[in-house]
Amino acid sequence: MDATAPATPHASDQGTSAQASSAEDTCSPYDVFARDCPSRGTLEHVTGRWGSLTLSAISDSTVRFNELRRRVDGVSEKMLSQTLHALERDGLVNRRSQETNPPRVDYCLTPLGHDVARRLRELFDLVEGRMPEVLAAREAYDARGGR
Amino acid sequence: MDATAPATPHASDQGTSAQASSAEDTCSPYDVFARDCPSRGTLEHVTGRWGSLTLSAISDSTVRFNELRRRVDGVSEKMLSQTLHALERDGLVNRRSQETNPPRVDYCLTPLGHDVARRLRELFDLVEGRMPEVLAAREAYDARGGR
DNA sequence: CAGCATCCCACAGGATACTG
DNA sequence: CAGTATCCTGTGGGATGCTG
Repeated sequence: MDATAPATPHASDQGTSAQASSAEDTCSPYDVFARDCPSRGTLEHVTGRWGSLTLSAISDSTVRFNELRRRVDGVSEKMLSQTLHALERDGLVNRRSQETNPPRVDYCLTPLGHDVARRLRELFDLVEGRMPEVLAAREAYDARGGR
Repeated sequence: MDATAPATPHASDQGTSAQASSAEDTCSPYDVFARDCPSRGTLEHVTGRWGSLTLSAISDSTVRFNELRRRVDGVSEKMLSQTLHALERDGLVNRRSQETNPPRVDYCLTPLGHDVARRLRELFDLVEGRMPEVLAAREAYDARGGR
């Protein structure tokens, strides 16, 4: 019942793999472009609507549940909880609860989570910094009636 | 009707901004952590389920619609079309159609799109390369009954 | 405070069919 | 080939209420 190393990364062992992008220099057998590769699921946790913001919000701090809710503006209790569970299961987030009263639970990133969060923040910075370009493009697009 | 520079990036001008993460060194007034900042929408296009894969699949090539569909394994015609429109509107993708018969339409990245795609591929490579860690974490998590 | 359970609905998104 | 249009379902995700 143990399988520290999975037999096959994804069922479609060939023919599905898209292009060279990440397969050429990465020797990893995992490919996010393949529909049924497990990496796709993890990628969706990481890039998901709340996953990316949550990871980046934790960053290198140790933070409690409600503080996190405040940081990630707009997230509901339910979704934050759900998101944290998925990230914890994937080994990106550590959860440490102290059975006190009132209860105190702290979240922080694992080393892997930290690496992921760093990439995410680079992406955020890029998007934020270049929003003027994006908005200009939108107006141009709309101005000519979406063509 | 023109507004090359938007008046205010987001309505909630203060109090909402999460932590320092991207606000401290970025002078950009845009903040993905703010619920109603336009950058949040663009981020979702970029990190969305199909958006991220599509951008990365185009990469530095010029590619046609159906070829793209094949690269992004699992995307439906409808979603790819929809995704491409959103990315084009945000100024990340260029669409050039030649009115021939049969019709030929080519998609490629804008300079901005290329920059974004590069960050995305770094993220993909990281996730793919460390899937063994992720899977091990999952098993450990499941083994102890999700605690 | 930190959450799980429940209800419920809007919308993401798949399948199918049709057009230039 | 490169789409748009329509239909229909699953589920993402908000609101509310309860527990330790």
